[in-house]
Order: sequence, then C-alpha cells, then structure tokens
Amino acid sequence: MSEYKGILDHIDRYVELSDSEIEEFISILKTTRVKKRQFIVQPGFVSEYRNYIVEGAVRVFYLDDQGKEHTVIIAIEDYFFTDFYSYIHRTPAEYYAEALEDSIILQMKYEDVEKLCSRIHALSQYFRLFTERSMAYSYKRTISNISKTTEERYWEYVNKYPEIANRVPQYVLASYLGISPESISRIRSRS
Amino acid sequence: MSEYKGILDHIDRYVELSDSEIEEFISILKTTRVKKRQFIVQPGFVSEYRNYIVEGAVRVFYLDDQGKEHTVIIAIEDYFFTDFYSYIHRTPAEYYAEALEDSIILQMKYEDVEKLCSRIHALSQYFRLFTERSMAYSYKRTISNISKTTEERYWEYVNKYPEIANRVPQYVLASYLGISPESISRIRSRS
DNA sequence: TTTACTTCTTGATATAGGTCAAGCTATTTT
DNA sequence: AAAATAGCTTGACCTATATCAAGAAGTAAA
Repeated sequence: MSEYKGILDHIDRYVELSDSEIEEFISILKTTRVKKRQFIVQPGFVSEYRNYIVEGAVRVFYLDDQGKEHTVIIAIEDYFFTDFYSYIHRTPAEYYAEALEDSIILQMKYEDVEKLCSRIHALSQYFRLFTERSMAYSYKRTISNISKTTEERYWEYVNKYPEIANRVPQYVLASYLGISPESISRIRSRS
Repeated sequence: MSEYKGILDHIDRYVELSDSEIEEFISILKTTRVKKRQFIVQPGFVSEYRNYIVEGAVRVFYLDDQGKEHTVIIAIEDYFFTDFYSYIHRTPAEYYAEALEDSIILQMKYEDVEKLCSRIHALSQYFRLFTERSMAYSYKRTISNISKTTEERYWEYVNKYPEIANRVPQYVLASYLGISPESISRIRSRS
C-alpha cells in the first residue's frame, strides 16, 4: 500500500529486491502514529527500532546535565532516525526522539532487521550502502561544526534544507547547529 | 601472513569468512608503505581506496580558504580512513590524508570492494555492521562538538584515547577538536 | 475573545576562547 | 654539533557568541 511506497523507493535507489523479499521486508514493518510532542525514544529504554518517517517530523536530542537540549537529528519524510548507539548495542538510550508534528512512522526491530539482513544479501547491501552515505555526510557536518562560524553554519543549513528550516521551530534548529536561539534570531534580522 | 592478521581479526569480530573468501579478500588488498608527511589522498584526485592501517598513524584533514587545517580523522593501527565522500561518489577528494608517521597501510579499491561485497554476503555484512558502529560513534562526536566546552572536549578525548593523544602532535589534536593549539596548551598547563 | 502557553525578538552584559606575536624547546637534517 | 625546521608555551588583546532579562507576537486552548 501507499504507506510503504516511500521506503520501498528508498531501497530501490540502492538495490533491487524480489517480490518475495519485498514482502518479507514489509512483514517486519510496524506502522505507528505519534502525536506532536510524543516521545518515540526515551533515555533509560533501549531504542528497539530503526524508524522511517512516512509523514511528519521528528527530532532526536540529548538533554545535558544543565538541562540544555542538543539536537542530533532532525528528520522529516523519507528520513530514518533512532538512537543509533542504543539500537545497535541494545543499551539504554541516551537520547530522546520527539515528534515535532503528528507523524506516521515505520518501525523495524533490531532483531528482525538483523535476521533479514543475514538472509537477504540485497537488504544487507542496502543498509550498508545507505549507511556509508550517511557516514560521508556525517563527516561534512563534523567539518562544518569545527571550522565554521555560527552564521556560516546557519546559512549553510538553511540553503541546504530550506523546507526543514521553515518547518521546525527555531530553537530546534538552534540546538541542532549548536547556536543559541537568540543568535539565530539576530543572524536572521541582520539579513 | 602477519601483515593481514590485523584486518582479518577485525573482520572476525563481526562475521566469519570461509578460507576461500579470505583469500579472495586478501587478493584485493594492496600493501603500501608511506613516509611521514607523505599524502595518501589529495584534493582534486579521487580517493580510490579504503585504507586500513597496519602500522603507523594517519590523519585526514580539510584545508579551508583561510589556510586553516581541520582534522576529520586521526587513525592509528587497526583503523580505517579515506575521504569517504570522494571514495563513495567517485568525485575529487576535498581532504588530504597525510601520514603522521612512517606507515604501512592496506588499500582496497572501491570497485574491488563493491564487487566482492556483491558476491560475498558476509563481507557486505561486515562493512554494514562496522559502518553502523562508526555511525553511532560519529553521533557522539557531533554531540560533543555542539554541546561541550573546549576543555571538556579535550579531556574527553585524552581520557578516551590516551595513546593517540600522546602520539600525535598537539596541533593535530587541536584541529581535530576544533580548538586552537594555544588553548590546548593553556588547558594542559592549568592542570 | 479571553487566557495561557510557546516561540521569537531585542537590548545589555559577560566571557570563553580565538588571534597575534615572540620566545623557547624539541627534533630533524646537514 | 651546528643549523634549520617543527612544535609548544605564554602574554596581551579582542571579538564572536553565550547568557540573562523582559517584552512582543504567535498559536492553541478554554
């Protein structure tokens, strides 16, 4: 059904699955609806799922000892999110995943993904190739974080992801870029 | 031979390869010796290889328009490095990879890795699992970059990787952590 | 349509940490 | 072992950006 179209297209960009493989894959997907402000992952609980967003927006953030939030991931349609460390190592999550809007997500359990990846070579390839691309992107974010000014980081993000920047609250963007909300406000007013 | 022991052990931590698969894998490895300060990857050229360090130390860094260096990866024995974006997308590298010591590295070409991963399910699994772990680590570095003070980042690194911190020049560590060398010097003298 | 949250803006102030400069100390190289 | 190069330290200064505070503007709820 149309609810799986997005994720199947996503897979299709990397590998080809047979019809029966697609069926097997779909069988491990659980569709979940979450309301705005609802938590999908919480510190203390293992992040059981890899989550794919069919519709809506989610952020993953870390709450430090001073009560400050630091956003690691901002995800909209066609993005994946999870507390990756918790998901892989089966340890309690350190991050929150919070719906920024009412959302529909597809959830796949760690064991199910691993089982399927062991059985279906193409699926393993898919996650490998996709994760390698995420990794390359992650290096770029790191470079940006350590080498650019707040203003440069802000405009870089806004130019690269205008739809996301317009869609999420500014304080979320601020905590993603490691900038104070006030500074973002000033950067915007300056232009 | 012993030169392959490290990488085979590395693989062994994730998956089991048959003897013939091991042989196939070894056949795509090229052993290269590089001298201190030699470049293994340079902007403008495609980063052809995934590189594994048998012995020595290497850093990957970005040179910005103001001539400042920003280190993305510091790698010693049993680590991989490459300009990942260039390697995956076959586009000219943006980073330098520079030997910090005389080093012995194992190089595997993109096409060879892809061909083998298509043929050998376990190898695909290996790279998938390993990259997923790298990814989880990468999020931690991001959090650290956007949420911690320079001093916290410095001590965090030194405690986590004391051997590396003692082995590489301080300006390299500084450019990895996004701190000025002077500040690192002051942080150290303060303790 | 008033009340109450939530988010954003603006101003005043403080400070972490960068930059510049100069000298010092190692470590290579000749 | 002298010369040269590379790396580290220290001091003085400066600026980008955080923090604090208070109000304005949106948005949702009652």
